[in-house]
Amino acid sequence: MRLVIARCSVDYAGRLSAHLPSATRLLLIKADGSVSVHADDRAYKPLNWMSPPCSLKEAEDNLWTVTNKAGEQLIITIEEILHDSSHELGVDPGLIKDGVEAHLQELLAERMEVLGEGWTLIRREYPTAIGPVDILCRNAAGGTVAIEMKRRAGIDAVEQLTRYLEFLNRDSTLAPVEGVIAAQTIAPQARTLAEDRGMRCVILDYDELRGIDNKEDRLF
Amino acid sequence: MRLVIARCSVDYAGRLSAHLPSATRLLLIKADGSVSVHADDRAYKPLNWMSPPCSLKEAEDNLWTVTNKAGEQLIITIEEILHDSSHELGVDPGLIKDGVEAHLQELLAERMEVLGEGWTLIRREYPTAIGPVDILCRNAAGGTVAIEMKRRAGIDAVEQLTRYLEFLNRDSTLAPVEGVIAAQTIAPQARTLAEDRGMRCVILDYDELRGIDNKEDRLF
DNA sequence: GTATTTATTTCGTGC
DNA sequence: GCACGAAGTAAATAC
Repeated sequence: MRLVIARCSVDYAGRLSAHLPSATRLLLIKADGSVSVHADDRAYKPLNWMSPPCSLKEAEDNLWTVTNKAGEQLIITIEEILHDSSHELGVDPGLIKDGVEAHLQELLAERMEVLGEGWTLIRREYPTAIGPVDILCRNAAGGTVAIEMKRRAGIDAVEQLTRYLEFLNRDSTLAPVEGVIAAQTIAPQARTLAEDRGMRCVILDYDELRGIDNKEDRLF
Repeated sequence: MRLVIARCSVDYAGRLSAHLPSATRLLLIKADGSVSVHADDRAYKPLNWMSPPCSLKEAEDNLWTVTNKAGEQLIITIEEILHDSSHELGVDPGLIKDGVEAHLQELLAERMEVLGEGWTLIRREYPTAIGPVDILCRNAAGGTVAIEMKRRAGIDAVEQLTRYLEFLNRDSTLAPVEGVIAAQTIAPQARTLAEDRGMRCVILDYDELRGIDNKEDRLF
C-alpha cells in the first residue's frame, strides 16, 4: 500500500465525466492496483477512484494515468508531493459479520414452526418471473404462503410481496397464495398497508430464532 | 488527516456485529472525525468505518474507541504501530460531474422525436399529488404519455411509473395516459413487469442523444 | 430538520 | 459470466 499526500487535480472519463480542481488530497494506491483519491472528510467514499483490475502509469512529468479494461481513465496531475510512503500489509483475513438478512432467512427456514404448528418449507428463494420469493411454504391447512423477509420492513417490502403474490396466484397449482411479512422491525405505515392487503405481519426475534433449539449453531 | 499503519484487530457493534482478526491495516482518521479501516485491496470500500459525526477516544493501552450519536461503536485494538503521520489538507473544492440522470432528461426533452415522429413535449417534471413525473408528452395520435427516466431502470422504476399513471388517469383531461420507461439499461425483470403492465420500454443512447443535432451542447 | 432518490454505488449469491 | 437484490448501503437533493 502506497500513501501519497499531494496537491493535484483529477479527471475521470468513464461511465461519466468528472473533474476535481487542484487541492491537497490523499492518493491511496493498493496492492491490487486500485487507486482512490480521498479528501479530509467522509469516512466511506473517496472523491474519485478506479476499482481493480486496473493499471497505473506514472509519466515523468507527474502525470498519473489509471486505466481499466473498459477503457475508463483516471488522470491525476500532480503539482506537489508532500508525503510518499509504502507499506507491506499482506492479505487481510477479512470481515466476519453477524446479523444480516441472509442469516435471518436461514434461521426461519429451519424453524418454520415459529409461524404456526404444522407449517412446512417448500423452498427458499422460490423463483418467479420477476425474481425469487424469499421463502415459499405451506401452512397447517396445506395452503401456500409466500414470505418476504427483511431486517427492517418498509413499504417497499409490502410492494415487493404484493408483486410476488400477483404472479404466484396466476399459477393454478399454487393459488391461492397468502402473504407474510417477517422482519425484526416493521414500520407502522408498512404494517397498515400490509394488513390492508390481507398480509400477516410477524416480528422476528433474532436471539430467539437462533437460540431456542439451535444451541449448536451459536457462535459462543 | 492522520494516517496510521498498524497491526490491529477491530470490532464493530452497531447495526450489526462484525469482527476483524488481527492484521496490518491502514487506519484513516479524517478532519471531520470519521475513521475508516482499509486493507490492501478494494479502492472504494473500507473494511470497517464510522461516519461523522463521531468521536475517537484513545486509551493509553492502545485501545481506540470510536462512538457515534446512535451509540454504535468501533473498537480498535492496536498491537503495533508501523507508521503514524498527520497532514493538513484544507477544504476540498469538490467534484464536478457530467452525464447523470438529470442530463439525460434534458436531452430527451429536447429531442422527443426519438420516441416517434410527431411526439411533442407537454412539460418536464409534471407535478402530481405523489411527486413529479419526469416527462409528460403527446404521441402522434394526440394521446398523453408519461415517461419515467432512469440511467438504469429496475423494478422500482416500473412501480414508480405505475403510481404516476394511476394518479394521472384520474384526471379526465389527460386520461387515458400511457407509460414509457426510458433508460440506458433496463433490467430484464423490470422489462417483463413493465410490458406485463402495458408499458413501452425504450433504450436511450447517451452519445446519440446529445450528438445528433445538438453539437453546440458538446463539451469538446 | 426529515424523507426521498441517486450512485462511476459495491458486494455477494444464485443460475 | 450475468442478473438480481442487499448494504452498517452512503451521499445528495427535495421538502
